[in-house]
Amino acid sequence: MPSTSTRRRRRLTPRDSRADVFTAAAELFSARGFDGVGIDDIAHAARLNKAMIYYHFDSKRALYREVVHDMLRAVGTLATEAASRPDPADVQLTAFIAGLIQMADERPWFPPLMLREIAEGAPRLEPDTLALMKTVFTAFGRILAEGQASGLFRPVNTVLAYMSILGPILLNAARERAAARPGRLELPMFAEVPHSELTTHMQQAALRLLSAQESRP
Amino acid sequence: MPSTSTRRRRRLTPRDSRADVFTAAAELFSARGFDGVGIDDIAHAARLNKAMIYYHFDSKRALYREVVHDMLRAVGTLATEAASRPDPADVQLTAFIAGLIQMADERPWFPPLMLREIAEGAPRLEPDTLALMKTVFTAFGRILAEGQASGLFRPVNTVLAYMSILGPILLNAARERAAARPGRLELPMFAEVPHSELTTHMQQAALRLLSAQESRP
DNA sequence: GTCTATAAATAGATAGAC
DNA sequence: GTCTATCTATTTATAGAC
Repeated sequence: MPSTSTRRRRRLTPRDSRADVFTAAAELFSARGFDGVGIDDIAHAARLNKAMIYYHFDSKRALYREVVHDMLRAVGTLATEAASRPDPADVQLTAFIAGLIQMADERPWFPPLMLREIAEGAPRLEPDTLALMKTVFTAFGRILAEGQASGLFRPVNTVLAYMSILGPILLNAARERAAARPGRLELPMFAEVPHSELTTHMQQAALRLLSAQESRP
Repeated sequence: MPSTSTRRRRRLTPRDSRADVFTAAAELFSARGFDGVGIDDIAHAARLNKAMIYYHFDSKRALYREVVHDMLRAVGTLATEAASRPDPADVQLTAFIAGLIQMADERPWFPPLMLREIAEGAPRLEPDTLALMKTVFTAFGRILAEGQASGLFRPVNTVLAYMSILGPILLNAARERAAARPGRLELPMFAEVPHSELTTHMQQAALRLLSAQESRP
Protein backbone atom coordinates (compact mmCIF):
# COMPACT_ATOMS: atom_id res chain seq x y z
CA MET A 1 0.00 0.00 0.00
CA PRO A 2 1.21 3.56 -0.61
CA SER A 3 2.41 5.44 2.41
CA THR A 4 -0.26 7.68 3.85
CA SER A 5 1.99 9.11 6.51
CA THR A 6 2.97 12.14 4.48
CA ARG A 7 -0.56 13.41 4.04
CA ARG A 8 -2.76 15.15 6.56
CA ARG A 9 -5.04 13.00 8.65
CA ARG A 10 -8.70 13.90 9.00
CA ARG A 11 -11.33 12.49 11.30
CA LEU A 12 -14.30 10.29 10.54
CA THR A 13 -13.00 8.22 7.61
CA PRO A 14 -13.52 10.85 4.90
CA ARG A 15 -12.72 8.54 1.96
CA ASP A 16 -9.09 8.27 1.03
CA SER A 17 -9.40 8.91 -2.68
CA ARG A 18 -5.67 8.46 -3.21
CA ALA A 19 -5.85 4.93 -1.85
CA ASP A 20 -8.88 4.26 -4.02
CA VAL A 21 -6.95 5.34 -7.08
CA PHE A 22 -4.00 3.20 -6.07
CA THR A 23 -6.10 0.10 -5.54
CA ALA A 24 -8.07 0.54 -8.73
CA ALA A 25 -4.86 1.10 -10.67
CA ALA A 26 -3.21 -1.97 -9.17
CA GLU A 27 -6.17 -4.19 -10.03
CA LEU A 28 -6.45 -2.88 -13.57
CA PHE A 29 -2.75 -2.81 -14.41
CA SER A 30 -2.57 -6.35 -13.11
CA ALA A 31 -5.45 -7.54 -15.25
CA ARG A 32 -4.69 -5.71 -18.48
CA GLY A 33 -1.16 -4.37 -18.33
CA PHE A 34 0.15 -0.82 -18.52
CA ASP A 35 -0.94 -0.16 -22.07
CA GLY A 36 -4.23 -1.97 -21.69
CA VAL A 37 -5.55 0.43 -19.10
CA GLY A 38 -6.72 3.97 -19.67
CA ILE A 39 -6.68 6.74 -17.11
CA ASP A 40 -10.42 6.88 -17.58
CA ASP A 41 -10.74 3.20 -16.68
CA ILE A 42 -8.90 3.78 -13.43
CA ALA A 43 -10.93 6.86 -12.64
CA HIS A 44 -14.17 5.00 -13.27
CA ALA A 45 -13.12 2.01 -11.17
CA ALA A 46 -12.23 4.37 -8.33
CA ARG A 47 -15.54 6.21 -8.85
CA LEU A 48 -13.72 9.43 -9.66
CA ASN A 49 -12.67 11.19 -12.83
CA LYS A 50 -9.51 11.68 -14.84
CA ALA A 51 -8.57 14.91 -13.17
CA MET A 52 -8.41 13.32 -9.74
CA ILE A 53 -5.79 10.85 -10.94
CA TYR A 54 -3.56 13.72 -11.95
CA TYR A 55 -4.31 15.50 -8.72
CA HIS A 56 -2.81 12.61 -6.80
CA PHE A 57 -0.18 11.34 -9.25
CA ASP A 58 2.11 13.03 -11.73
CA SER A 59 1.40 10.78 -14.67
CA LYS A 60 0.11 7.38 -15.67
CA ARG A 61 3.64 6.05 -15.62
CA ALA A 62 4.33 7.48 -12.15
CA LEU A 63 1.20 5.77 -10.87
CA TYR A 64 2.26 2.49 -12.42
CA ARG A 65 5.70 2.84 -10.92
CA GLU A 66 4.23 3.30 -7.45
CA VAL A 67 2.18 0.15 -7.81
CA VAL A 68 5.18 -1.90 -8.91
CA HIS A 69 7.47 -0.44 -6.28
CA ASP A 70 4.97 -1.09 -3.52
CA MET A 71 4.80 -4.70 -4.64
CA LEU A 72 8.57 -5.13 -4.89
CA ARG A 73 9.17 -3.52 -1.50
CA ALA A 74 6.76 -5.99 0.07
CA VAL A 75 8.41 -9.00 -1.55
CA GLY A 76 11.84 -7.64 -0.70
CA THR A 77 10.91 -7.34 2.95
CA LEU A 78 9.45 -10.83 2.94
CA ALA A 79 12.56 -12.36 1.39
CA THR A 80 14.98 -10.46 3.58
CA GLU A 81 13.11 -11.39 6.75
CA ALA A 82 12.93 -15.03 5.71
CA ALA A 83 16.67 -15.10 5.03
CA SER A 84 17.38 -13.47 8.39
CA ARG A 85 15.46 -15.97 10.49
CA PRO A 86 17.61 -17.87 13.01
CA ASP A 87 16.48 -21.17 11.49
CA PRO A 88 17.93 -23.78 9.15
CA ALA A 89 17.69 -22.97 5.46
CA ASP A 90 14.79 -25.32 4.76
CA VAL A 91 12.68 -23.49 7.33
CA GLN A 92 13.69 -20.14 5.85
CA LEU A 93 12.75 -21.40 2.42
CA THR A 94 9.33 -22.76 3.35
CA ALA A 95 8.64 -19.53 5.22
CA PHE A 96 9.50 -17.56 2.11
CA ILE A 97 7.21 -19.73 0.01
CA ALA A 98 4.32 -19.52 2.45
CA GLY A 99 4.82 -15.77 2.62
CA LEU A 100 4.72 -15.42 -1.14
CA ILE A 101 1.49 -17.36 -1.36
CA GLN A 102 -0.04 -15.35 1.45
CA MET A 103 1.06 -12.13 -0.19
CA ALA A 104 -0.58 -13.17 -3.43
CA ASP A 105 -3.73 -13.56 -1.37
CA GLU A 106 -3.51 -10.15 0.26
CA ARG A 107 -2.45 -8.32 -2.89
CA PRO A 108 -4.16 -10.26 -5.66
CA TRP A 109 -2.78 -7.91 -8.27
CA PHE A 110 0.78 -8.89 -7.46
CA PRO A 111 1.32 -12.16 -9.39
CA PRO A 112 0.11 -11.11 -12.82
CA LEU A 113 1.86 -7.79 -12.45
CA MET A 114 5.19 -9.39 -11.60
CA LEU A 115 4.74 -12.03 -14.30
CA ARG A 116 4.20 -9.37 -16.87
CA GLU A 117 7.13 -7.28 -15.69
CA ILE A 118 9.37 -10.29 -16.14
CA ALA A 119 7.79 -11.21 -19.46
CA GLU A 120 8.41 -7.72 -20.78
CA GLY A 121 11.90 -7.46 -19.41
CA ALA A 122 10.80 -4.63 -17.19
CA PRO A 123 11.25 -1.91 -19.79
CA ARG A 124 9.57 0.70 -17.62
CA LEU A 125 11.84 0.02 -14.68
CA GLU A 126 14.29 2.63 -13.54
CA PRO A 127 17.50 1.85 -11.65
CA ASP A 128 15.86 2.00 -8.23
CA THR A 129 13.26 -0.54 -9.36
CA LEU A 130 15.97 -2.89 -10.49
CA ALA A 131 17.61 -2.41 -7.10
CA LEU A 132 14.41 -3.62 -5.45
CA MET A 133 14.33 -6.70 -7.66
CA LYS A 134 17.93 -7.33 -6.77
CA THR A 135 17.09 -7.28 -3.07
CA VAL A 136 14.69 -10.18 -3.48
CA PHE A 137 17.07 -12.24 -5.53
CA THR A 138 19.97 -11.59 -3.17
CA ALA A 139 17.97 -12.67 -0.13
CA PHE A 140 16.91 -15.84 -1.93
CA GLY A 141 20.55 -16.50 -2.80
CA ARG A 142 21.49 -16.16 0.86
CA ILE A 143 18.98 -18.83 1.86
CA LEU A 144 20.32 -21.16 -0.79
CA ALA A 145 23.95 -20.55 0.08
CA GLU A 146 23.29 -21.16 3.75
CA GLY A 147 21.49 -24.40 2.97
CA GLN A 148 24.36 -25.56 0.81
CA ALA A 149 26.96 -24.59 3.40
CA SER A 150 25.13 -26.61 6.05
CA GLY A 151 24.85 -29.60 3.75
CA LEU A 152 21.07 -29.44 3.70
CA PHE A 153 20.82 -28.45 0.05
CA ARG A 154 22.64 -29.78 -2.97
CA PRO A 155 24.47 -27.35 -5.26
CA VAL A 156 22.16 -25.88 -7.89
CA ASN A 157 22.24 -22.88 -10.14
CA THR A 158 20.75 -20.04 -8.08
CA VAL A 159 18.99 -18.46 -11.03
CA LEU A 160 17.34 -21.70 -12.06
CA ALA A 161 16.28 -22.47 -8.49
CA TYR A 162 14.81 -18.99 -8.25
CA MET A 163 12.83 -19.50 -11.43
CA SER A 164 11.72 -22.95 -10.27
CA ILE A 165 10.18 -21.58 -7.10
CA LEU A 166 8.91 -18.22 -8.26
CA GLY A 167 7.56 -19.52 -11.56
CA PRO A 168 4.94 -21.99 -10.35
CA ILE A 169 3.72 -19.71 -7.57
CA LEU A 170 3.24 -16.74 -9.85
CA LEU A 171 1.81 -18.80 -12.66
CA ASN A 172 -0.68 -20.55 -10.45
CA ALA A 173 -1.84 -17.35 -8.80
CA ALA A 174 -2.37 -15.80 -12.21
CA ARG A 175 -4.22 -18.93 -13.28
CA GLU A 176 -6.54 -18.56 -10.32
CA ARG A 177 -7.45 -15.08 -11.38
CA ALA A 178 -8.01 -16.20 -14.93
CA ALA A 179 -10.28 -18.96 -13.66
CA ALA A 180 -12.51 -16.35 -12.10
CA ARG A 181 -13.68 -15.24 -15.53
CA PRO A 182 -17.12 -16.52 -16.55
CA GLY A 183 -17.25 -19.89 -18.25
CA ARG A 184 -13.77 -20.92 -17.24
CA LEU A 185 -14.29 -23.04 -14.16
CA GLU A 186 -15.59 -25.99 -16.16
CA LEU A 187 -12.22 -26.45 -17.84
CA PRO A 188 -9.92 -28.84 -15.95
CA MET A 189 -6.92 -26.53 -16.17
CA PHE A 190 -8.88 -23.86 -14.33
CA ALA A 191 -10.03 -26.13 -11.54
CA GLU A 192 -9.91 -24.66 -8.08
CA VAL A 193 -6.98 -25.69 -5.86
CA PRO A 194 -7.30 -25.18 -2.09
CA HIS A 195 -4.91 -22.72 -0.57
CA SER A 196 -3.51 -25.29 1.85
CA GLU A 197 -2.82 -27.84 -0.88
CA LEU A 198 -1.04 -25.20 -2.90
CA THR A 199 1.29 -24.24 -0.06
CA THR A 200 2.11 -27.84 0.75
CA HIS A 201 2.81 -28.68 -2.87
CA MET A 202 5.08 -25.69 -3.42
CA GLN A 203 7.07 -26.33 -0.26
CA GLN A 204 7.46 -30.01 -1.07
CA ALA A 205 8.49 -29.23 -4.62
CA ALA A 206 11.15 -26.79 -3.44
CA LEU A 207 12.58 -29.21 -0.89
CA ARG A 208 12.54 -32.09 -3.35
CA LEU A 209 14.35 -29.89 -5.84
CA LEU A 210 17.04 -28.77 -3.43
CA SER A 211 17.35 -31.56 -0.91
CA ALA A 212 20.82 -33.06 -0.69
CA GLN A 213 19.70 -36.36 0.81
CA GLU A 214 16.98 -38.70 -0.42
CA SER A 215 13.53 -37.18 -0.89
CA ARG A 216 11.44 -36.45 2.19
CA PRO A 217 7.77 -37.46 2.52
CA MET B 1 4.42 -20.14 -38.84
CA PRO B 2 1.33 -19.21 -40.79
CA SER B 3 0.35 -21.54 -43.57
CA THR B 4 1.54 -20.35 -46.93
CA SER B 5 -0.10 -23.15 -48.85
CA THR B 6 -3.22 -21.18 -49.69
CA ARG B 7 -1.40 -18.46 -51.55
CA ARG B 8 0.10 -18.51 -55.02
CA ARG B 9 3.73 -19.47 -55.31
CA ARG B 10 6.12 -17.32 -57.31
CA ARG B 11 9.66 -17.98 -58.42
CA LEU B 12 12.91 -16.46 -57.24
CA THR B 13 12.12 -15.78 -53.55
CA PRO B 14 10.05 -12.65 -54.10
CA ARG B 15 9.87 -11.67 -50.41
CA ASP B 16 6.98 -13.16 -48.48
CA SER B 17 5.64 -9.98 -46.96
CA ARG B 18 2.91 -11.85 -45.11
CA ALA B 19 5.50 -13.91 -43.27
CA ASP B 20 7.45 -10.75 -42.52
CA VAL B 21 4.37 -9.19 -40.97
CA PHE B 22 3.70 -12.35 -38.98
CA THR B 23 7.24 -12.51 -37.59
CA ALA B 24 7.41 -8.83 -36.77
CA ALA B 25 4.04 -9.04 -35.05
CA ALA B 26 5.05 -12.10 -33.05
CA GLU B 27 8.24 -10.46 -31.83
CA LEU B 28 6.55 -7.21 -30.90
CA PHE B 29 3.45 -8.68 -29.28
CA SER B 30 5.77 -10.88 -27.28
CA ALA B 31 7.91 -8.00 -26.09
CA ARG B 32 5.23 -5.41 -25.41
CA GLY B 33 1.84 -7.12 -25.36
CA PHE B 34 -1.23 -6.60 -27.52
CA ASP B 35 -1.97 -3.08 -26.35
CA GLY B 36 1.67 -2.08 -26.25
CA VAL B 37 2.16 -2.51 -29.97
CA GLY B 38 0.85 -0.27 -32.72
CA ILE B 39 0.06 -1.33 -36.25
CA ASP B 40 2.63 1.21 -37.30
CA ASP B 41 5.27 -0.45 -35.13
CA ILE B 42 4.64 -3.78 -36.80
CA ALA B 43 4.68 -2.22 -40.25
CA HIS B 44 7.96 -0.49 -39.54
CA ALA B 45 9.56 -3.64 -38.12
CA ALA B 46 8.50 -5.53 -41.24
CA ARG B 47 9.77 -2.66 -43.40
CA LEU B 48 6.29 -2.09 -44.79
CA ASN B 49 3.44 0.28 -44.00
CA LYS B 50 0.11 0.13 -42.22
CA ALA B 51 -1.86 -0.65 -45.32
CA MET B 52 0.06 -3.83 -45.98
CA ILE B 53 -0.91 -5.19 -42.58
CA TYR B 54 -4.56 -4.80 -43.49
CA TYR B 55 -3.95 -6.26 -46.90
CA HIS B 56 -2.80 -9.49 -45.27
CA PHE B 57 -4.87 -9.53 -42.09
CA ASP B 58 -8.38 -8.42 -41.22
CA SER B 59 -7.52 -6.52 -38.09
CA LYS B 60 -4.95 -6.11 -35.36
CA ARG B 61 -6.82 -8.60 -33.23
CA ALA B 62 -7.01 -11.15 -36.06
CA LEU B 63 -3.25 -10.87 -36.50
CA TYR B 64 -2.70 -11.35 -32.80
CA ARG B 65 -4.98 -14.36 -32.79
CA GLU B 66 -2.99 -15.98 -35.58
CA VAL B 67 0.24 -15.53 -33.66
CA VAL B 68 -1.22 -17.05 -30.51
CA HIS B 69 -2.91 -19.91 -32.34
CA ASP B 70 0.25 -20.77 -34.23
CA MET B 71 2.07 -20.98 -30.92
CA LEU B 72 -0.60 -23.07 -29.20
CA ARG B 73 -0.86 -25.47 -32.12
CA ALA B 74 2.88 -26.06 -31.96
CA VAL B 75 2.83 -26.72 -28.21
CA GLY B 76 -0.23 -28.89 -28.59
CA THR B 77 1.48 -31.03 -31.19
CA LEU B 78 4.56 -31.29 -29.02
CA ALA B 79 2.59 -32.38 -25.97
CA THR B 80 0.39 -34.82 -27.86
CA GLU B 81 3.38 -36.44 -29.55
CA ALA B 82 5.24 -36.73 -26.26
CA ALA B 83 2.24 -38.35 -24.60
CA SER B 84 1.88 -40.78 -27.51
CA ARG B 85 5.44 -42.08 -27.41
CA PRO B 86 5.74 -45.81 -26.69
CA ASP B 87 7.97 -45.06 -23.72
CA PRO B 88 7.61 -44.95 -19.95
CA ALA B 89 6.12 -41.78 -18.55
CA ASP B 90 9.40 -40.33 -17.33
CA VAL B 91 10.79 -40.49 -20.84
CA GLN B 92 7.64 -38.89 -22.22
CA LEU B 93 7.94 -36.15 -19.64
CA THR B 94 11.60 -35.34 -20.26
CA ALA B 95 10.89 -35.34 -23.99
CA PHE B 96 8.10 -32.84 -23.44
CA ILE B 97 10.38 -30.63 -21.35
CA ALA B 98 13.24 -30.77 -23.84
CA GLY B 99 10.77 -29.99 -26.62
CA LEU B 100 9.42 -26.96 -24.79
CA ILE B 101 12.89 -25.56 -24.26
CA GLN B 102 13.79 -26.18 -27.87
CA MET B 103 10.57 -24.53 -29.01
CA ALA B 104 11.40 -21.47 -26.94
CA ASP B 105 14.64 -21.37 -28.88
CA GLU B 106 13.03 -21.67 -32.27
CA ARG B 107 10.16 -19.29 -31.54
CA PRO B 108 11.66 -16.84 -29.07
CA TRP B 109 8.41 -14.94 -28.91
CA PHE B 110 6.58 -17.90 -27.45
CA PRO B 111 7.41 -17.77 -23.70
CA PRO B 112 6.59 -14.13 -22.97
CA LEU B 113 3.49 -14.38 -25.12
CA MET B 114 2.19 -17.41 -23.30
CA LEU B 115 3.15 -15.97 -19.92
CA ARG B 116 1.18 -12.88 -20.66
CA GLU B 117 -1.82 -14.78 -21.94
CA ILE B 118 -1.95 -16.68 -18.68
CA ALA B 119 -1.32 -13.58 -16.62
CA GLU B 120 -4.21 -11.82 -18.28
CA GLY B 121 -6.54 -14.76 -18.16
CA ALA B 122 -6.60 -14.88 -21.92
CA PRO B 123 -9.33 -12.28 -22.35
CA ARG B 124 -8.86 -12.15 -26.09
CA LEU B 125 -9.20 -15.89 -26.48
CA GLU B 126 -12.16 -17.31 -28.29
CA PRO B 127 -13.54 -20.82 -27.74
CA ASP B 128 -11.25 -22.42 -30.31
CA THR B 129 -8.23 -20.89 -28.63
CA LEU B 130 -9.29 -22.33 -25.31
CA ALA B 131 -9.67 -25.68 -27.05
CA LEU B 132 -6.04 -25.49 -28.11
CA MET B 133 -4.94 -24.74 -24.57
CA LYS B 134 -6.99 -27.66 -23.40
CA THR B 135 -5.18 -29.98 -25.81
CA VAL B 136 -1.85 -29.22 -24.18
CA PHE B 137 -3.15 -29.68 -20.67
CA THR B 138 -4.92 -32.90 -21.54
CA ALA B 139 -1.80 -34.42 -23.09
CA PHE B 140 0.21 -33.46 -20.03
CA GLY B 141 -2.43 -35.07 -17.84
CA ARG B 142 -2.14 -38.28 -19.85
CA ILE B 143 1.60 -38.46 -19.22
CA LEU B 144 1.04 -37.95 -15.51
CA ALA B 145 -1.74 -40.49 -15.28
CA GLU B 146 0.30 -43.09 -17.11
CA GLY B 147 3.24 -42.50 -14.81
CA GLN B 148 1.04 -42.88 -11.77
CA ALA B 149 -0.62 -46.01 -13.11
CA SER B 150 2.77 -47.62 -13.68
CA GLY B 151 3.94 -46.67 -10.19
CA LEU B 152 6.68 -44.43 -11.55
CA PHE B 153 5.11 -41.19 -10.33
CA ARG B 154 3.50 -40.39 -7.03
CA PRO B 155 0.00 -38.92 -6.96
CA VAL B 156 0.05 -35.15 -7.34
CA ASN B 157 -2.46 -32.51 -8.32
CA THR B 158 -2.30 -32.33 -12.11
CA VAL B 159 -2.84 -28.60 -12.23
CA LEU B 160 -0.08 -27.91 -9.73
CA ALA B 161 2.31 -30.24 -11.51
CA TYR B 162 1.52 -28.49 -14.77
CA MET B 163 2.27 -25.10 -13.23
CA SER B 164 5.44 -26.45 -11.64
CA ILE B 165 6.86 -27.54 -14.96
CA LEU B 166 5.53 -24.86 -17.27
CA GLY B 167 6.20 -22.01 -14.85
CA PRO B 168 9.98 -22.22 -14.54
CA ILE B 169 10.51 -22.91 -18.24
CA LEU B 170 8.43 -19.95 -19.36
CA LEU B 171 9.75 -17.66 -16.68
CA ASN B 172 13.36 -18.48 -17.42
CA ALA B 173 12.95 -18.03 -21.15
CA ALA B 174 11.34 -14.66 -20.55
CA ARG B 175 14.18 -13.79 -18.19
CA GLU B 176 16.68 -14.61 -20.92
CA ARG B 177 15.01 -12.16 -23.26
CA ALA B 178 14.91 -9.51 -20.57
CA ALA B 179 18.61 -10.06 -19.95
CA ALA B 180 19.33 -9.14 -23.54
CA ARG B 181 18.44 -5.52 -22.83
CA PRO B 182 21.42 -3.18 -22.40
CA GLY B 183 22.89 -2.89 -18.92
CA ARG B 184 21.18 -5.97 -17.58
CA LEU B 185 23.79 -8.67 -17.89
CA GLU B 186 25.81 -7.37 -14.97
CA LEU B 187 22.99 -8.18 -12.56
CA PRO B 188 23.26 -11.68 -11.06
CA MET B 189 19.61 -12.49 -11.71
CA PHE B 190 20.16 -11.90 -15.42
CA ALA B 191 23.22 -14.10 -15.64
CA GLU B 192 23.44 -16.32 -18.67
CA VAL B 193 22.55 -20.00 -18.20
CA PRO B 194 23.72 -22.50 -20.82
CA HIS B 195 21.01 -24.25 -22.76
CA SER B 196 22.21 -27.68 -21.71
CA GLU B 197 22.27 -26.82 -18.00
CA LEU B 198 18.76 -25.47 -18.28
CA THR B 199 17.39 -28.63 -19.84
CA THR B 200 19.08 -30.87 -17.30
CA HIS B 201 17.85 -28.79 -14.40
CA MET B 202 14.27 -28.72 -15.60
CA GLN B 203 14.16 -32.45 -16.25
CA GLN B 204 15.71 -33.24 -12.87
CA ALA B 205 13.32 -30.87 -11.13
CA ALA B 206 10.31 -32.50 -12.77
CA LEU B 207 11.45 -36.01 -11.90
CA ARG B 208 12.31 -35.06 -8.33
CA LEU B 209 8.88 -33.51 -8.02
CA LEU B 210 7.00 -36.51 -9.33
CA SER B 211 9.18 -39.48 -8.56
CA ALA B 212 7.50 -42.11 -6.41
CA GLN B 213 10.72 -43.66 -5.14
CA GLU B 214 13.68 -41.94 -3.54
CA SER B 215 15.31 -39.14 -5.55
CA ARG B 216 17.48 -40.05 -8.51
CA PRO B 217 20.95 -38.57 -9.10
C1' DG C 1 -10.69 18.01 -3.20
C1' DT C 2 -13.71 17.31 -6.91
C1' DC C 3 -15.67 18.31 -11.09
C1' DT C 4 -16.56 19.64 -16.58
C1' DA C 5 -14.60 20.82 -20.74
C1' DT C 6 -11.10 20.67 -23.86
C1' DA C 7 -6.49 20.65 -25.86
C1' DA C 8 -3.03 17.83 -28.27
C1' DA C 9 -1.28 13.65 -29.68
C1' DT C 10 -1.79 8.99 -31.14
C1' DA C 11 -3.72 4.76 -33.06
C1' DG C 12 -6.85 1.57 -35.72
C1' DA C 13 -8.63 1.32 -40.02
C1' DT C 14 -9.75 2.71 -45.02
C1' DA C 15 -9.61 4.99 -49.83
C1' DG C 16 -7.59 5.04 -53.76
C1' DA C 17 -3.35 5.84 -56.82
C1' DC C 18 0.28 3.14 -58.98
C1' DG D 1 1.30 -6.05 -53.98
C1' DT D 2 2.73 -1.76 -52.31
C1' DC D 3 2.29 2.87 -51.38
C1' DT D 4 0.52 7.92 -49.51
C1' DA D 5 -2.98 10.43 -47.52
C1' DT D 6 -6.71 10.69 -44.54
C1' DC D 7 -10.79 9.71 -41.62
C1' DT D 8 -12.31 8.77 -37.06
C1' DA D 9 -12.03 7.46 -32.44
C1' DT D 10 -9.47 7.17 -28.46
C1' DT D 11 -6.30 8.71 -24.97
C1' DT D 12 -2.96 11.27 -22.07
C1' DA D 13 -2.92 15.37 -19.91
C1' DT D 14 -4.38 20.22 -18.55
C1' DA D 15 -7.30 24.52 -17.57
C1' DG D 16 -10.23 26.37 -14.76
C1' DA D 17 -14.93 26.51 -12.28
C1' DC D 18 -16.90 25.24 -7.78
